[in-house]
Amino acid sequence: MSKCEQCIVREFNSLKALTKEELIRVTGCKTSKIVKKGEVLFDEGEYINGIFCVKDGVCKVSKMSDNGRDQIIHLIKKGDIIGERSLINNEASNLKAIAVNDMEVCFIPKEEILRDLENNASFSMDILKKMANSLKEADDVIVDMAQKTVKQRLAATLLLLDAKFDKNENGSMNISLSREDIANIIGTATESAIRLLSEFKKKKLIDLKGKEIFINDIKALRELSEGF
Amino acid sequence: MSKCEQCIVREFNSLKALTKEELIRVTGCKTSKIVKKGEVLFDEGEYINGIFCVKDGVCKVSKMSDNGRDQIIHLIKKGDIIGERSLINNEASNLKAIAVNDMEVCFIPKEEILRDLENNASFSMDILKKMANSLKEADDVIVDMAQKTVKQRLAATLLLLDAKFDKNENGSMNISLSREDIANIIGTATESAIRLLSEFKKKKLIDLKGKEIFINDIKALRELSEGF
DNA sequence: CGATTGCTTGACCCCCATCAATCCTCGTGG
DNA sequence: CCACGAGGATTGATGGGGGTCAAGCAATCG
Repeated sequence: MSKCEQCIVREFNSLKALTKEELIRVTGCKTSKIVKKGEVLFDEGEYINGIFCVKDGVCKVSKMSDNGRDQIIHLIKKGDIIGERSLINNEASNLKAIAVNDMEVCFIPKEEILRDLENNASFSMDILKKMANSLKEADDVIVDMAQKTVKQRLAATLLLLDAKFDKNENGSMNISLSREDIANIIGTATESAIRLLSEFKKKKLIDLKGKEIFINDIKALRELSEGF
Repeated sequence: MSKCEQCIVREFNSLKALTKEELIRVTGCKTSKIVKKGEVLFDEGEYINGIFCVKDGVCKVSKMSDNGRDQIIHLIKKGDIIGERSLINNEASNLKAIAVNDMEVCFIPKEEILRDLENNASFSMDILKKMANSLKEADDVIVDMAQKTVKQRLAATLLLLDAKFDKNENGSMNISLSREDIANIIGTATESAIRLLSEFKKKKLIDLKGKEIFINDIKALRELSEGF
């Protein structure tokens, strides 16, 4: 089993605040796991009893709305940690996580993390900072959802994806979301998202080749998302 | 100056986790303040440099969207703490807070809180829990904003206000929001909110007497908010 | 190579944003 | 005490955004 002390991924998240001794203990109690594309990492209502550290791959984190449609709230990628919130307030997860492509994750059981939170102020402070930042981002999303048109939200989402994920060799975004996924991020019907995507393509803001998306005109997209 | 050790309000928020000695120090460095209805407690972009503990009154916390409308994201009331997020990630506030009625608040400077966060694991754990819970609530708001109609959101907001605030003697909700405020909570135009309110009144779900709002039929409102 | 799933486009219609006009309410000054 | 002005509340009219249903097309898979 690979050792946390030597894991590069750790450097990107709060686990970097752990001491060497703590990391060795984590190595001893963690489990690794492969999650195939489309598989459920955890579901709404499930007790996770620990946190996941994503070594590779991407998953979509969503919540079912009363009307029966999934709203995607987060995209989690390599280096991110997920599950810490349910762990902290000791509740079942309010969210569902599904792998967007094949993932490799490590699972660290609750007790170990709670112990570290108690004893390592620097670790808990880092978690605090991460959560404060997530809250700030959530504020932005709420405002966008409440005030922006679907077109603006699509433009903003494309920019966000462009910033968050790497490019393939040909310049397309290295994340394979279905049209439905995209619609579920911006909170609209799949057909609406499709229509707007092809409108953007017609205006040369983006290019579409099957599932691949190329961002051509960041500036225009930014103006669109801000409502010009 | 009143003493934090004897302040009842503290029992409702994370400050209850502080030790007696810490509370005495807080008493020594805190300042009290009266904020009149309509006055700004803090503005977007401002460095707060501490936290506010609300002894009395209510304030609306909002964020300006690109299109120039304020979106109200939180309503903060007696017993709540506000400002901890900007303090934790050491940034200017991304939100604006305006008093909805006359308020009485205590201000505790940053250094004191940071010191307590470092030294009192139970305090920082309590803050963590509060933030984890806020994130969960934010998820719900995002889903509602993205997926629900304006009518559903108004119903949900009325229920939320009903649950969060006390009643007056005559049974109306003890919070005086303008129609514009209500519209800015649910993220719609003022006229739309007004129209829906009078529709609800016609259907006997609520009653309106000037600014006062009476909730008549919780069950019907709940069904409405869930989309029946 | 069917068959299932996802993508795309068209048609239709309702919700809601916007503009405009009026009414109401309340605080201020004459 | 009243007049008046300003801001909020209300109602009407209108047009466009976007949700929904339906049908045709492409692609992926057993």
